[in-house]
Amino acid sequence: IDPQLWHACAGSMVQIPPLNSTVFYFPQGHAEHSLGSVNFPSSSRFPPLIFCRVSSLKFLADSETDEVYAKIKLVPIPANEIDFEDNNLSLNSVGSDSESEKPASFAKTLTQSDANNGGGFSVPRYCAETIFPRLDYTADPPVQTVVAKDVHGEIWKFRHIYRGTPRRHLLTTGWSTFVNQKKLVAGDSIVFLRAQDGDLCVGIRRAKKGIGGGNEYPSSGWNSNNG
Amino acid sequence: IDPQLWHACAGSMVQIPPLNSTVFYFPQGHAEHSLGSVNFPSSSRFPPLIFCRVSSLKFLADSETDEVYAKIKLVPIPANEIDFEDNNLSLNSVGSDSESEKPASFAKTLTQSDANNGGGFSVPRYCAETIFPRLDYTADPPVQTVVAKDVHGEIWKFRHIYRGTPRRHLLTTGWSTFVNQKKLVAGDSIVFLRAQDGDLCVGIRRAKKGIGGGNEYPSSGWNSNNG
DNA sequence: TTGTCGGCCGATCGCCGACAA
DNA sequence: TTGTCGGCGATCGGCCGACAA
Repeated sequence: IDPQLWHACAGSMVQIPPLNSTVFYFPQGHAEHSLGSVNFPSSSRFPPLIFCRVSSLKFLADSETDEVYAKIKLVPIPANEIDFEDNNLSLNSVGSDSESEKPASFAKTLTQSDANNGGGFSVPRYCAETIFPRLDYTADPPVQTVVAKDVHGEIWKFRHIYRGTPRRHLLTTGWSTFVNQKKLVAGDSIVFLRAQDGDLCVGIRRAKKGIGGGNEYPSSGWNSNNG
Repeated sequence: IDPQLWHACAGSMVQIPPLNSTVFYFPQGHAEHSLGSVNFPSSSRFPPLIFCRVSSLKFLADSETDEVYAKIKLVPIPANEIDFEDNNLSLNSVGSDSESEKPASFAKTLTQSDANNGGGFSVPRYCAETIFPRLDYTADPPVQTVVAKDVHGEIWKFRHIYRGTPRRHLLTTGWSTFVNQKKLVAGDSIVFLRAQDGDLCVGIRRAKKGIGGGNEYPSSGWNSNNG
């Protein structure tokens, strides 16, 4: 998928080392992130970190959930070939790769009202004014159809209206279909991005589902007396 | 899955040879039924039929479409071991296997009205009276909840009512959910079966989708003048 | 006996401004 | 500026008997 949309969906916390750069690979850390249990051979010594070169890089998105992920192929570097002065060391190059020209994008976490069936989507003013196509404010009310491509290139249409007192931007018709098809719930995020060719793109970022992953809706009883 | 429900779904045209019986295996015929093209080695001679023994038999159903199919394991029999007087030869044994005690079952092809959203299911009288649980006709109107297990063991509930003038049997509440979940369309068939333990089962049989597979809704233009 | 239709009623969808955080 | 709510109008789902094939 488009690397810019990929990065917008992944968020700025996610840094991917450039192609051919040198990185540290931590087998133990990798194993702890995997879902299954990984058994290292206890008989042989296992290095805590391995110097590698990034030999291939693929930006992908899950065909069902739209969640983005990357396939990074690492090739070990023999110890005697390691050059600690190498400018390609990823620690040095992170944040300075050639893709740093970021297109305009905006992410919003869905509120209950956004995710409710039968509701629309409250568009933050900044998003409507800088990401969406320009709205004709002379109309009453100002309305347009916003067209956006998702990570699979699929087209989604939304009715964008500026109404209410006080005035605010809303997505109405088309929004609930999107929410249902993508199975979005309150807490998930939506990403709008204006690509360099002017096309509008839309991506999603699922809320963390693991234990302690969400504190938006704290359960009652935390303040109970039974310490 | 239950062999009786399997046979009811497959239909009476489908005969499965009994375990350990002797059968003819036609490689060429098998290849012609496969979706992909199968290349036989032209260099070596290939026998038109092979004597085999049925060494294993599995009655299965597709987890998504509910369509039934069988896995039949065949072991070739050396020519000198073939006994043409063998009573296990499948040609002789077909239709006389031990499972010939057929439980009460009924199949109906769905009409447009049956498959329509917002409609119910017209239950043929024979099905309602011989397959469904006995209805209390003293009530006005006579109503009951019919519970049926599908090929996966999943439970489905239908409201069975006897009403209208003239009186007829109908499935109402629960029916459209079933149609939508199973993605049934007019032309598909539904199978009701009363198992020996008294449980009611429900299976489906998809309409043939291939070319010329359906002549229920003939396209216009067949009688046109242009030769 | 049963397939299709129109009627009809209730539930849901979804657009709206009011209001307040 | 924007999250939530109640209102309410349009649409849809789905149950019904009439009617006819």
